Amino acid sequence: MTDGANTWQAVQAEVLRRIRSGQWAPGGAIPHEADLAQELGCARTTVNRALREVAEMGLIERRRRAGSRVAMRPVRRATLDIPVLRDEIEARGAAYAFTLQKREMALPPVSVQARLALGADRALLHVVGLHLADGHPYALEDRWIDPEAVPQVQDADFTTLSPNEWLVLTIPFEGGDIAFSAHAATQGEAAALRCPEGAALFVVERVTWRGEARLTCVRLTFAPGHRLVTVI
Amino acid sequence: MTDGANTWQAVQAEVLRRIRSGQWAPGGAIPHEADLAQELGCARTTVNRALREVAEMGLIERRRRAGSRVAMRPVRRATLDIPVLRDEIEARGAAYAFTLQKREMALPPVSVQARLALGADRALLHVVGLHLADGHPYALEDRWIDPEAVPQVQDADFTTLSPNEWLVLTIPFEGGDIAFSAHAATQGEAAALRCPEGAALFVVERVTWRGEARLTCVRLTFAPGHRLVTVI
DNA sequence: AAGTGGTCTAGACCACTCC
DNA sequence: GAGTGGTCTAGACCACTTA
Repeated sequence: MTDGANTWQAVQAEVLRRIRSGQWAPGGAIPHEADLAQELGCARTTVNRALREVAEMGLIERRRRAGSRVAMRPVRRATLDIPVLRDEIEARGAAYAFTLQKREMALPPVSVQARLALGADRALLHVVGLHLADGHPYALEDRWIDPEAVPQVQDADFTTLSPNEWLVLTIPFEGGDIAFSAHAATQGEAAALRCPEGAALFVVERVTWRGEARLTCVRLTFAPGHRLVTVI
Repeated sequence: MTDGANTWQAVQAEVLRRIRSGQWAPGGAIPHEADLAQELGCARTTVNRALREVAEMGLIERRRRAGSRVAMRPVRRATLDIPVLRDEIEARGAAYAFTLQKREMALPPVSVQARLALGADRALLHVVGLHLADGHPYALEDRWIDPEAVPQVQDADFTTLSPNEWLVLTIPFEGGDIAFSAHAATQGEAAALRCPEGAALFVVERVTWRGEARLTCVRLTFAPGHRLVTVI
């Protein structure tokens, strides 16, 4: 039994079935790759391919010499797609626009200094602008860019191309971290997003770095009602 | 040149370097696997392994017969770990506790009916409880469970083990979707979380299904200041 | 119809860990 | 030191898609 087609998907499905059914209990060891390969009638490479993804899902833990075990505390792992705001808005069938509100060199506040790990005396480029969907405020972008780390930014004109979009095109695919939170609208945010002061707003904060260098940090404050959705 | 060690990581690093440097421009085609393998001095399998992950990152698009191209609009893809609340709280070094506030069969509101795709006349199990960290309110859990889809729930006693935790142990690793948003505290939420009415709260809503059957939906409302963080 | 990526195999060696 | 997962190889066939 159990020898479904010898594809790695079939092996993976069988592995998931055994975990779900409790046949392989949380915290328990599972057979070695070689044994599984023989049992399921496929090459060890195929078993390896199947188990690798299960491990990436967080369902099993693998260690050399020690073998693989079902995770004691399985973690749900969701993948979030974070598109450029223009794409996100146009995907909803709305017309996109961006209005620049500020573009100046300035000393960042302490919170930004900390997030970028910079000294207190470094002036950064501060850009603030509003993303609009069909003319309605969609998100407020408040960004700090280190011109030493991103020298091209001196020539960037953000009046039509938002920094959000410009950066994706200019410095693609660097590392970073993201934080999601809720935040009561300040007076300025309320004015920009045309919502009551104190309204509950969804906030995305991101720091982008290349190697050790922090390039930019941004705070996106979305208009009320925004939802970030994904499928597990 | 370029022939770093013939590991898939080296191949992938080289591929990423070429994308970043613009040598392979967005929207442009990249060499075929076989050509790359020859150029970099490794087996095609190794190139395939490297490119597969780059495709999963969303940086390139691969199609049979058509070859691979650098994505025109690279999407940032973040993976979020969504632990059980007990683990999340204990990982912060705080003492975890759960208090059950409600457990009753009831007709769900329209919004829940819609999310679970159920008729208006189906009574569901409604469970409300508070997760505490060192005695302070951490998150309010408001959950609806379909007893027909999860019959074991009839025997579950949620006074000490939260439904959050019970469900992970009982029906592990099913599919679902998640939504994140911000929400102004209602009177009841404010009382439970000990915050001002109208405070900006971070909300996670989740629907869990198995195959076609919707099992449960939950709304987790976090105390003010909560942040969900991840690394890209 | 043909070319590309997707996958499987059998064998091999290596890196890491635990005993 | 020995056993496990991690990876590479060379070759092969298949599935899909586009020309």
